[in-house]
Amino acid sequence: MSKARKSCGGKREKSKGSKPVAKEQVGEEKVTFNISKEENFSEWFTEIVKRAELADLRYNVKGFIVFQPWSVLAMEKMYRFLEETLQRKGHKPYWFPTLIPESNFKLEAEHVKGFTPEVFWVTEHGDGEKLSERLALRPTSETAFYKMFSYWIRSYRDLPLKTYQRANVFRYETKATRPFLRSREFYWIEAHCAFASEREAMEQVREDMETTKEVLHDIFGLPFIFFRRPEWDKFAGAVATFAADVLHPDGKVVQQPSTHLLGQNFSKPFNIKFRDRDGREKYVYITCYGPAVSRIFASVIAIHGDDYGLRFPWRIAPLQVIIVPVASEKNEGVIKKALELKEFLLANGIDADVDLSERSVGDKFYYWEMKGVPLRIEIGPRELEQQRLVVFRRDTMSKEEIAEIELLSYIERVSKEIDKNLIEQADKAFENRIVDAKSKNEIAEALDQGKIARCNFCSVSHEGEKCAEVIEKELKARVRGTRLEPEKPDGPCVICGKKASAVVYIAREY
RNA sequence: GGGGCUGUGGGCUAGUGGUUAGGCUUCCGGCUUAGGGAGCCGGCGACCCCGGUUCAAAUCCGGGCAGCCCCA
Repeated sequence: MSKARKSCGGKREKSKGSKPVAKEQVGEEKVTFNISKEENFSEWFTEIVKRAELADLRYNVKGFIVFQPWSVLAMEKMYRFLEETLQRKGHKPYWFPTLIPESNFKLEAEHVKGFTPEVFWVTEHGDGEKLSERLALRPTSETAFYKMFSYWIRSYRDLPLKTYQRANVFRYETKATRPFLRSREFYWIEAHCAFASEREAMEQVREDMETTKEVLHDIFGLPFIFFRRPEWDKFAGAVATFAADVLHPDGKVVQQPSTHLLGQNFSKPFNIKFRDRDGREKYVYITCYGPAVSRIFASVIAIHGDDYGLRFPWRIAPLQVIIVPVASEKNEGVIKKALELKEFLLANGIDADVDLSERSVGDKFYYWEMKGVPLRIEIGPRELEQQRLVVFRRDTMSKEEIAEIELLSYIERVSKEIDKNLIEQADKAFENRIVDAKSKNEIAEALDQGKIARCNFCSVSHEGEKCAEVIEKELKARVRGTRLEPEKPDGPCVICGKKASAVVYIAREY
């Protein structure tokens, strides 16, 4: 804090007189941290997590962190949007056990192979007495859900079965853990669906992608691209994997929700059969979808934050309006008014609070800007007398004065503008971040500029894996996959020079 | 998976073998202040853990735990 204070003290334009200029720009010289988000994203990220009290990283188990109210409140809202959307589309909520017996876990061969290295096992109880069977702390819950699906599904009338749960899952990550982005316990939603045909299952995959757009982009303001992952990078046990990549300011992509066509890969070992209209027994087709809320939150921080701190889209802001009274004790009317305003806003469904702490006014301003509260209301004797309010917008860092009576309509209008603005800024930053590359050098160039390279590639089935390894080794990047509507290559594979059968996207990742 | 760096009050840090472990900040109490990071007075509070070297360890060595950064 002391560093920041030094770096941005003084030189503050004060609005004089009773009528500040509308949309006055303030604070253009100030830097909240001594760390620039653009230049040093990694440190900026770590710093904002601590400074804004998003998570306490001091918990003494590697890869586990304590999520604090400021992130939890936002993530609760994020959960709500995801769950409402899923429920609107026919998913029913479940709560499954955290423990999965090893015998379930082992039923699908590819799945076991993929996840076993990351599983935390529960093997004992009490004072070292062994359990009769090892129990996995769920790393994902296919093998819990599908065990039950085999009981629940008997007839085509039971289909489609659309379920989901919100859950914490555990994965023994061996890569460097990072708060929110990759921790050994994280919070997500997993949706599991069963269908009578592969066509319907594929419909579901498309619906999941649409859900991702509706929630992640339109509400959380995160631009992304869905890729169909190459054969060698599918979810363990999937027929096909589709995953949304979000590009962070440091030029690395992070995999956000993925949706998987599991086909009959699980329904066979788990014996999930139904009697179809034609009287025959058939295996169901399964899909699963997994938006990881705590990781999506990492992207919200990364995409919207700036050098003043966090910025939140209106609908997921932990607090939407902070009221800062400007008053000495003699002006009790101001405090009273501030509290009335808070109640009024709360009654109208707006998350508002009054900062009654004894810190100085300026301190409060900087603090709440760092915390990313979208709107701030300043109220003092002057406003009280004139029945007006000074309102500050975090996204634009601008102030304007409004009549108190128009507060609600103002908020209604401006909250939409804020979201629109944040989404536009995010979309704009994402624009032109995909460039065509005709050679390894051009790919490297694109990657070094923090971009995603698009190029011709021999194959996204297993024959192409060798070329992908070249890219991993030499360019430190990965083949993210192809677009859903496959593009036609217009030249040979950029790596091996053989005939290309796909157009792929290549990016650095965390 | 590899490498580097780092663990000192809640936070940031000074301290290269013997110091009463120092400073800033936060916090607590009090007074004055109040429109963009307020001031004064007083107070509480720390050497990550285990082992070793030594007359003596926050300091040196080994191991563990944890964190950050970079690379694969």
